[in-house]
Amino acid sequence: MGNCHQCIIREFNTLKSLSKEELKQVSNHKDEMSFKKGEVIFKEGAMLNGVYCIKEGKCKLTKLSPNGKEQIVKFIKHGDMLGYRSVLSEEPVSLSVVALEDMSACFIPKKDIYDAIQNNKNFSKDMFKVVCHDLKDANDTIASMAQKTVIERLADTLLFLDETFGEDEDGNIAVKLSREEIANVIGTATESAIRLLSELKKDKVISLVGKKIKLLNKEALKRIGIGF
Amino acid sequence: MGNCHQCIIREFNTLKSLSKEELKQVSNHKDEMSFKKGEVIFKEGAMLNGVYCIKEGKCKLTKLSPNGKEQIVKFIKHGDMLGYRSVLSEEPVSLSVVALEDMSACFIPKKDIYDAIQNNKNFSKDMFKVVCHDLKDANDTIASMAQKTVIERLADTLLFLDETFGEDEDGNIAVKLSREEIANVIGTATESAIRLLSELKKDKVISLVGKKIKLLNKEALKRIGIGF
DNA sequence: ATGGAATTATGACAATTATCATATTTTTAA
DNA sequence: TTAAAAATATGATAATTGTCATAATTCCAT
Repeated sequence: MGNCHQCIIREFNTLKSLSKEELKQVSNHKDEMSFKKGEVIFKEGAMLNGVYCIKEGKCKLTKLSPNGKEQIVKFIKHGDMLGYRSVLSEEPVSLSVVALEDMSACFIPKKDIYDAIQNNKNFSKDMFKVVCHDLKDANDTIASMAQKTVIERLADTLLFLDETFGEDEDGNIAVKLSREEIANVIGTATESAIRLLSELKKDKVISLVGKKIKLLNKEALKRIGIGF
Repeated sequence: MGNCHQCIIREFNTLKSLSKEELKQVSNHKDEMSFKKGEVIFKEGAMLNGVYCIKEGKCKLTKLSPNGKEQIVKFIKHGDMLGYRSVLSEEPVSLSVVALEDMSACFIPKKDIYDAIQNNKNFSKDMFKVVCHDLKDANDTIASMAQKTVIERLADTLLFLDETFGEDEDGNIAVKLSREEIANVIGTATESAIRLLSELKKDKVISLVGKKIKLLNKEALKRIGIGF
């Protein structure tokens, strides 16, 4: 079984503020697991007994609306933690999580998290920062949903995905999403997302080859995102 | 100067988990202040040196979009704390706050908050719960903004306002908002909000007298909110 | 490799929502 | 009290976005 202290993602992670001793505890208790692309990691309403520390792979956090449509609220990638809101608030999870690619993760029992929060001032501070940062992001998203048009949100989303996941060797955004998933991020109909992506392609702002999207003119996307 | 231990709003507040000793500290350091209706309590980008504990009055938390429109992200009322996201994350505030009525509040220096988080396990837990709850609410709002129509969001918002602020002796929602402010909650044009409110009035689902809104048929509003 | 399923693409049209214009009512300040 | 300003109301119209239909393409399991 792997050792947290040597874990490749350790320095990107909230766990970085844990002491050697604390990491040893976590190492002993953690459970390594993997998920296949498309697999449901957990569902809205489930109770969690710990958090997932993502070593590899990406996943989407979604909320199902009463009418059956899914809204993608957030993406999680290697180095991120998953499930901490539920664990910290001792409530059921409010979002479902689905793997976008094959994933590997460590499951850390909540007791280790609670202990670390109590005993390690810096870890506690970092956890507050993580949740607060999520909250700020969520507030920004609300304003964007409320006030921007679909093409503006699409432009913002493309820039966000490029920034968040980086680019592959050919310069394509390094995450593969269906048009439907893109639509579910920006909150629009799948056909609308497809149509607007086609227009951006026609205007040579992006290139589209299957699910591969390359940003050809980021400045133009930024302008579109703020409404010009 | 007032005493936190006797404060009328204490039992509704996150501060309820503080010990007598801790409350004494807070009492000694806190600063009582009041704000007039319409007054700006703080602005997006400001640094805060503490949190506000609201004793009386209501305020709106807004985000200004690049195109100059304001989005109301949250309401705060007596018993709530204000500014904790900024203080906990040690970042500038990301929302502006404006008093909706005359307000009174206590300003608590951030050092007292940090001390209490470090020394009082229950207070720390409660603070995590407060932020996590805000995050859950914000995620729900994102999904609602993305997937519901304007009339659905209006119905939801009316029920939310009624639930959150209660009703006056005549059964009106106990907060006075302009049509523009209601539009800025649901994320639509002022004229659209006015028009849809008028229709709800015509259908006898609500009554409108100036800024006084009374919910005549909450069941109907609930149905509208879920799309029927 | 290939047939069937899923996804992507696009047109036509409908519904929703925003914008502009203008009238009416309410609020505010001198 | 009253005139001016602000807020509310409503119609006409335009712009945006969603829905349905259908075609083309891509993906995937056998």
